[in-house]
Amino acid sequence: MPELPEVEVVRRGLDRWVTGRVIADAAVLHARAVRRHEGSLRDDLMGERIRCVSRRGKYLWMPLSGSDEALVAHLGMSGQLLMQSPSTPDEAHLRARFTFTDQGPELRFVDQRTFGGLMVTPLAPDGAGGQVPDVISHIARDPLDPAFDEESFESRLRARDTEIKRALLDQSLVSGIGNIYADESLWRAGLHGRRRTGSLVGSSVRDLLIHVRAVMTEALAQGGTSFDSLYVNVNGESGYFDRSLDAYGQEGEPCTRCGTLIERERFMNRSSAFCPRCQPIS
DNA sequence: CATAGATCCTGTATGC
DNA sequence: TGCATACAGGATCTAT
Repeated sequence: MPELPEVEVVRRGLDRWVTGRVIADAAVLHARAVRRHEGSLRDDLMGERIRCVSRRGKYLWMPLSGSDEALVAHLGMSGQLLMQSPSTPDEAHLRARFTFTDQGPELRFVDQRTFGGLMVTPLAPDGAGGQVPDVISHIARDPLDPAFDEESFESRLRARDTEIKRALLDQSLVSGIGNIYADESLWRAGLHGRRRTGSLVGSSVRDLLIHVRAVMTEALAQGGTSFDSLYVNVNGESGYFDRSLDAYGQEGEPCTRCGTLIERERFMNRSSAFCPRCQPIS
């Protein structure tokens, strides 16, 4: 389940292996792998040089040299971007293949559950001197983005009438947070996911944001160690899972802070794990 | 307009 | 053993 730290690890690996290379061909092997794209992905990519690899939240994109367009990728639940030798047998869930004019390692998009997708889309100004694909202009900046506006986040969050976890998962408010890091951040902040946004004072929101950044930064540090090989992807994992998760997936385990057993409840068609003592509802 | 819920998908785990 | 069901959840679409 790639969230911001995992996607950033993929971005770094991709940047190292595909930046500057020219796409020779692009083959789409599964219709669902291409989303919201007009025309032929192959026609839009052949002969294009990849300028760099960028990221906002969980989205990756590769600006193309010959136009103001970019190849956009989202890994969804199970997506992987792999660098492989052309002679490596196809993966069972290979959805797209990109070869390069230098005949070096090819880029493969593998996705078991097909929640991920690719597209080529125009770039638009991002309001801070950079560019962002127009299809993700509604995605908010993520907490590790230097241009992230803390004051705006705080006021917009408090203006909402909903539950705090729902707000954390809303990518148009703040991006990059998924179920895992939402649960971990809320546990650290001592906030229940069902706590109403309107009831939070400013200092609570700022404290929560500190925990969001900390948990993501720690995960990134864990995951950043394994991408010096050809195998770019991290399989949606950052190594953080091996280390310490205090809430996510810990149902029935004692809270590492107070010893109370972690509970789980259904929420938004998924699970929320929390400590009933450290994270009171009110 | 803002918010809540349904939906897409398939490998793995569990229950009877 | 075999079949059915639950579960994982990011983004988008639909409903209220």
